[in-house]
Amino acid sequence: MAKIKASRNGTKKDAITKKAAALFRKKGFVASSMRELAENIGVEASSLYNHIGSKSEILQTICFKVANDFNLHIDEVEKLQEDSLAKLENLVRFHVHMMVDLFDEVYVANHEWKQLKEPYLSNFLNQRKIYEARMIQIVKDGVDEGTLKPIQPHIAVLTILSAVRGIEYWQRHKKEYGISELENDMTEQLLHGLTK
Amino acid sequence: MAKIKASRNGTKKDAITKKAAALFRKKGFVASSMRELAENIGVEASSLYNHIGSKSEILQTICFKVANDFNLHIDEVEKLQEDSLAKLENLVRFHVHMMVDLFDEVYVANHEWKQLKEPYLSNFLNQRKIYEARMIQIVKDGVDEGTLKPIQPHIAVLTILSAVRGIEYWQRHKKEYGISELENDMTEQLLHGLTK
DNA sequence: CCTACCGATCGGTAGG
DNA sequence: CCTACCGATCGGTAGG
Repeated sequence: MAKIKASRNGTKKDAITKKAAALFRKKGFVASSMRELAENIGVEASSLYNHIGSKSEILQTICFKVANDFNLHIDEVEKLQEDSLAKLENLVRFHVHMMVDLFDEVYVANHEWKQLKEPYLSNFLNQRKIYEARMIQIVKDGVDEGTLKPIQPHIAVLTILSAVRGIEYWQRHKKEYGISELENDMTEQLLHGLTK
Repeated sequence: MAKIKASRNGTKKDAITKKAAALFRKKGFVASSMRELAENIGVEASSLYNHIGSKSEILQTICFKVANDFNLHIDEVEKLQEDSLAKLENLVRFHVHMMVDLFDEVYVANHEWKQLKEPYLSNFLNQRKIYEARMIQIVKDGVDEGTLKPIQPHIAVLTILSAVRGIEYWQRHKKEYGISELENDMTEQLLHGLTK
């Protein structure tokens, strides 16, 4: 008589979080009501609270899941026996893929983190700061090696991260070119420029 | 006995819009209440409605002011007798300056347009689409001229616009380098790359 | 410009 | 998982 419940990978909480990410992306966190989320799932709003603690908790789950994915990946990149340029390219390509594979979640983490409550807000911002610092160090190494131009590492990282975030606008042009073209061209431009 | 009222350039409505842009940027449009906005200005919430029609109207004012500024500028750029690369550089530098000079307004236009009501939402998105198309045409010309690499023009414009938007994160590093360094380095990277 | 107030909607809980 | 409901807060209006 064992319960099947969480035997498959996908608890009810996961399903709620997934639907919430899509809703929050479309309408924004504050403008999304628990009643609408419940309707998307097919239950009454009050029933959601059997699986989640609060609306805020859903946002936390989404934001920290995304942050964790990026942290784990840069852990791996730092261990690679490659030069800075290769590491940077690796990171850019990973960001492109995350943006495509976990679109709703990454979008929400990028746009709605402001609505996190303390201490989660500070924690999230701190994680992001550390992530950026690690990327900046890679650019610095590249400048020291002589592989990269003497551009302010902060600015280079800012430019890369911003550009990659913008893939959220790419959806509209999906039919004109595929993800691999997007990935290759964006990487090329960010690292080697537009000019011949 | 003429009223002095709007003789100086700065009506009460302008002051409200300015404060609103700052508040909307900090907390998001939906999470900002008219009561808090009123408090920032020093009146009761109901008094705001003597100068503005609705909360939504403020957002419209902000978004279309920003869109208009960008449209007017690209009008000028298209008339220039320069090659595509110079035009592109001109646009990048203008975006950087807009981001710095009208930070709250540009931020709100970039992040909160979703909360616009119809028909303003469609109008705004349409204006943005046209703006992008004009930029894309400039890149296309550059590729045809042979000045630029054969990168998908859509992707190049996406990359540029996204990178420039990211200046909103720059505030944290204000002390480490100035706006001219930001402008120069970002332009350099986007057009000529990071590698030597 | 303020006081007073309205209807709507929100996140969340009690109790079964 | 649902019905029923609560207190809080929202954008906005009436009336002076």
